[in-house]
Amino acid sequence: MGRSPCCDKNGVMKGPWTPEEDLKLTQYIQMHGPGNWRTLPKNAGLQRCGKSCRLRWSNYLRPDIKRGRFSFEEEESIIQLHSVLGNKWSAIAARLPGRTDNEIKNYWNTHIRKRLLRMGIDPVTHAPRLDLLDLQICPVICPIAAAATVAVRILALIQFYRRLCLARLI
DNA sequence: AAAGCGGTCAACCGCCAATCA
DNA sequence: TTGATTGGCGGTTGACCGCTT
Repeated sequence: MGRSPCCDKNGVMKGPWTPEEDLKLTQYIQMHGPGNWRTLPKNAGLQRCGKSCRLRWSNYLRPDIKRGRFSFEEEESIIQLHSVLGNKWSAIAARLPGRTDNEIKNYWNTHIRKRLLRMGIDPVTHAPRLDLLDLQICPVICPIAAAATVAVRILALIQFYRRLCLARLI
């Protein structure tokens, strides 16, 4: 016998949450706290899996969640933390108040990862892809990055890229 | 005007570690 | 000690939207 499913699949709603469901979940948690996620849907009158409720609450409905675009400082923090922690999104989120692991993961995969690739930085190892970095490590254009160790070079490239962004050259 | 395409992001899935009985 | 249960995590999916052709 395998592990029992987290919820009875019959009669359990899936897909996007409705405003009514959001309201029910929010009101229930504000009154009782989450308690046991498995029993919460029944108690709150929701036809949802407990897992789905927990995800909806922690990723979207929690009152301390900061919505909207990531600032450049946040983006820089994510890059630096990712270079140390790797794909430990929850650990990264714990260091960015108001941001969820899901949000950071999405932002990484859709924005930062591609940006690093464009910069010639491997998004997994954070090491410069030297085969692609002829322009970036050119001593004339970026003398610090050209001379430094790998770690310092990454930081230098981030600073270099920041200046380019500020100058609207990218 | 509409079909195709790529980007975005909310939500789901499956796995694992911690906890409980 | 062990098997069941629960919560949490990272990876992936798919619906939606805007842009291009």
